Amino acid sequence: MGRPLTPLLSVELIAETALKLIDSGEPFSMRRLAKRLGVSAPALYNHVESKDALVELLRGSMVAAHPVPKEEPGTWVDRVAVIARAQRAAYSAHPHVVPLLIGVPIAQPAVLEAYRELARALASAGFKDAEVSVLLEVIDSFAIGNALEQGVPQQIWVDPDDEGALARAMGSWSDPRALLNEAFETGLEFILDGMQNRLRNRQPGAE
Amino acid sequence: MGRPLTPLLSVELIAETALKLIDSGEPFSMRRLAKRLGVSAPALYNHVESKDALVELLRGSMVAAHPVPKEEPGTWVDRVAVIARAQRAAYSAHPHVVPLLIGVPIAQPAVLEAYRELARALASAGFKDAEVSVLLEVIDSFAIGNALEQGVPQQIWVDPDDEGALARAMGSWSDPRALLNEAFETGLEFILDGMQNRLRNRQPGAE
DNA sequence: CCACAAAAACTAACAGTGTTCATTTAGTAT
DNA sequence: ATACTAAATGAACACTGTTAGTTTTTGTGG
Repeated sequence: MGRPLTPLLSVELIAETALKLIDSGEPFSMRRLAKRLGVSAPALYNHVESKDALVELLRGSMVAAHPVPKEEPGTWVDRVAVIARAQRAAYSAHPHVVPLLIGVPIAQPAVLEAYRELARALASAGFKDAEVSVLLEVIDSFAIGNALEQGVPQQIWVDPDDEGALARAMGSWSDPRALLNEAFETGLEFILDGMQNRLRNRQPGAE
Repeated sequence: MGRPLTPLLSVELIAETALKLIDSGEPFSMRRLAKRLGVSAPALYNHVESKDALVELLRGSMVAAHPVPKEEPGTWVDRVAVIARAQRAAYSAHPHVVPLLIGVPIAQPAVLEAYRELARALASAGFKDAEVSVLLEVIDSFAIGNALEQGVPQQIWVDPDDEGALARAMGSWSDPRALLNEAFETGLEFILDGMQNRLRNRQPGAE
């Protein structure tokens, strides 16, 4: 067949189609993606380094689709909240992608920029360098964990005849999505409050 | 060759060896595990249903190795903290297993029991059913996220010449393990405080 | 004691994975 | 025209989890 008159593929087309395929819930593989594009699998490698590189590209486009807004008037707490919510919005728009992201080193500038913004906001609040990374890790762990549970419903098998607290608790939410939304907002509130308390308890007067 | 005079394998031996193989950081596959056991790959299936079932078995043994202690005198906050720390200790003893666990439905009774204990403690504090599941999800998201970052060092690539807050923050911790420990304790503290505040602000007088 | 089924190992094989190679064809620059 | 590169192809490699069929041994019921 040789090179076609007009290119069949492009990085953008590949990424878009990959996202759709993953969102559909079907298993994701290079061959299945190629089939959906009406093309042979090796053709993808003319445009994309590897499967991991492609997945990392998806992370970039997802994050870019939910950009961190420019710095606005408001406290550093508002700023941290805005960044964390943007990050989460990006992932929960395509939850099935999240499991694929684990283990793939972050290389996308847009993602790095979000972390940089977060670090800046925390530093501006008065946290020392070592604390900034701890708090960053707290937020990141929580956001990733929450996003992951969206992509992989951590179905805890509960006996319907169970009368215990766990069964009652789980039975009280019909929509797991809503539960995870609520959990994110609740956890974020705890983290923000905790950070503020930490500053308050340290510098009641000037240092 | 046929059946050997004395069995070469057992579920326990397979699980132990699998754990060692995974801990070593080498890639984990049924064939590699079989090779380490000096046996052919299909032999494993005489003792284990599938790879996922084996992995789920590992989760069980890990959690069982860090059992939730019997209920002791103390507040519900202490109780929640003890359970959360046990859960985390189980996973961080074998961080490389964590990525393999995602997507495998929880079936191990020991793990279920831990969740049940957590739900009981939260319910005993006075939270309503719907709140219990939210708080449970908050703790779980955070613990899983933290454990995951232990298993897959979420290496954020930072330019060493970077002068920004992110680079300074990351540079201030030499041992990523210590950073994640600190992050866990910090996040747990935030969550515990947050839960207590939630109760306090609601029932200053009896309801 | 002997037949017989179950258990536990094996080799061979299937379907699927990410990826590389050599080949063909089309467009572009010298 | 002559190179060179880009973009497609089918064939193939080295894996993966898993199943099937075969062999041998063990334990058990008659």
